[in-house]
Amino acid sequence: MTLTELRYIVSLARESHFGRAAEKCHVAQPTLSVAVKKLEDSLGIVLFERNSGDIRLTTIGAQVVAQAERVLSEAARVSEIAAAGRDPLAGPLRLGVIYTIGPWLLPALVPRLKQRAPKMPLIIAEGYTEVLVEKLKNFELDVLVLALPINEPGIVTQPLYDEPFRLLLPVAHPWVKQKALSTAQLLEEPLLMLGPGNCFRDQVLDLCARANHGQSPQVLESSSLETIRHMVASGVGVTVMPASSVDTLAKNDPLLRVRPFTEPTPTRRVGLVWRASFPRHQAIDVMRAALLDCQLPGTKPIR
Amino acid sequence: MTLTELRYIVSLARESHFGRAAEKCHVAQPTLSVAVKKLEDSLGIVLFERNSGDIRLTTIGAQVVAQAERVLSEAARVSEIAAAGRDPLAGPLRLGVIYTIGPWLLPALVPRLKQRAPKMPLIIAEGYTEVLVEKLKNFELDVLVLALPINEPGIVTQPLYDEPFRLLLPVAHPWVKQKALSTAQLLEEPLLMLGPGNCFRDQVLDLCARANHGQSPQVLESSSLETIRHMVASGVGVTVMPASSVDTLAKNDPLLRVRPFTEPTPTRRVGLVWRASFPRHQAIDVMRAALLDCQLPGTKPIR
DNA sequence: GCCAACTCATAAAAATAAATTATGGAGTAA
DNA sequence: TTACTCCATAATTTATTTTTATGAGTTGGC
Repeated sequence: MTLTELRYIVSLARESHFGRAAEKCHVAQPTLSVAVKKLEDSLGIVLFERNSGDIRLTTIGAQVVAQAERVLSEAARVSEIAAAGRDPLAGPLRLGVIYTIGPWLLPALVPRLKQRAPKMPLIIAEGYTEVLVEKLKNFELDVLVLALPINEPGIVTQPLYDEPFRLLLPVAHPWVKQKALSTAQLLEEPLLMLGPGNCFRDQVLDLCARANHGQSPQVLESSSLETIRHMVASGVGVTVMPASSVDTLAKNDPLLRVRPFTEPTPTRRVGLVWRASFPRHQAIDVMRAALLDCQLPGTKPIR
Repeated sequence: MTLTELRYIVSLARESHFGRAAEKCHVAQPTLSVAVKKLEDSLGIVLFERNSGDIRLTTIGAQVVAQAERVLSEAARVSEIAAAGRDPLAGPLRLGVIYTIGPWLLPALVPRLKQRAPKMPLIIAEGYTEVLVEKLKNFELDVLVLALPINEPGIVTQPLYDEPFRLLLPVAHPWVKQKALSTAQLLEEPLLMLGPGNCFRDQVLDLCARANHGQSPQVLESSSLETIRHMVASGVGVTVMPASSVDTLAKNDPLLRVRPFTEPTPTRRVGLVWRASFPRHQAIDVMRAALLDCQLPGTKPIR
């Protein structure tokens, strides 16, 4: 049984005439004759009684044709679903963002994306890089925004912007008097850091190690950048933060001061990440455009 | 889009593995690969994300597969309906019988048929030969029982039994003393007859004309054999009746007597009639067997 | 009653489509 | 690296569908 055969018998039942039915199906009359007979043979029943000049459905034929119409209408729904899904900017997009970007990026990103792709609802997850990448590979997420580099087979990345690191100091700290600070100084003060798993923590630790021949700073751990900020404000220590999280905020905070690093400014490269096989390229394009449009403070877009 | 392609994507969605899915479909793996890609192309969407060692439905693919399952289950219903209808002894059979046979035949026929084909409900119509044949040609009836011959293109007949005519007389009639009567005598008495349209009327008229060089009898018309019987009983006249309608009945009626005709006994040949294209031959066979089984009084089965 | 028109079935040939085998590239696990 | 798995592709074969050509059986007009 084929959909074509079903279309033929439905048409024949409508027209009661092989010639006209064939015409409606855009085929020659013998095509219909042969196909109907083939279907009858394969079903083991006679669907149409053929009298000279008169074609009628048998009792059982009428039932089969009615069911055939049901099949065809369900098949038509397949095409409708496909047509509706043809727009890559329709249907949900599952976005993952790391903890040290999400809180500052998403408030800017979401409205911009809603404007560019109103039929594409965002499903957002925040998490550690490792967890997000795992979910990406498991098809639980479609796109990630995180710090590069990511090296996984089948995973594609595209840089979005470079984001310099800043030193966040209590207002009364002696370093506040300096215009810029070097990474070597990081060993001199208790350094507030995120817990393990955050890529930003690793980047800062790496930074210290590089600047100080492998020596580690005195570390105080905390669970979020927000908490760390409060702790810095209360004078517990200093910390390194991504520019976007402090460049606007800290100006309005009387207890905090932000200072840049001396050249070469330590930086993280933030990028877009997706499976190479993810088919909605246009959704990725729109996402990138919306992200670049955000222009988070201190960040330098790439290209 | 073909049912085969839909089967393939459903299988692939189930197995998440081209090789296994192909195996379940009893085809080689490239068959499935090519078919899935062809369907994706024709729908204009990607149904499956292919990552090395990992196949997943896209969002839209999941919707398409769900709908494909619906199509396939509806298609399976077509085969089920066909299978149920494969038995020619299932499903209603529309039977037409002429007025001068029905009342005596049907009480015997219906239970016999119910026994031989319990899944074949009878839909019965009584009528004039001409009307019944018209309904047969219009596919409103499937089989007829009537007096032969019938000559219509596309219509097939088969004789069932010969039925002699009888004279029905009031008990006090002088002819009652005779063992048998000749057709020539029919002109001598007022003859009760059915109205126009009944083939039996035509047969009796024909009989008289033949026996009397075209002379017509004195005719009294009535609407049914039943009425005529009562009129004969009341002494209005005599009548000719088919054997089956009088051979048992009249013996118990004190007001009536039945007499045969002298040789050659006038007779009607009763037969089964159907469209040559009617496909349920077995239903016809069962019908014939049941009819011959009835053995109406006075009738002589053919072969 | 004959002829033309019509309708459907059949056969042979052509065009498509579907399947198979063979092969290759990419990733993966030992 | 090496063998292995998995899917895609290509070439070929096989099946299926469709077409054109034709014929048999009816029908309806003249």
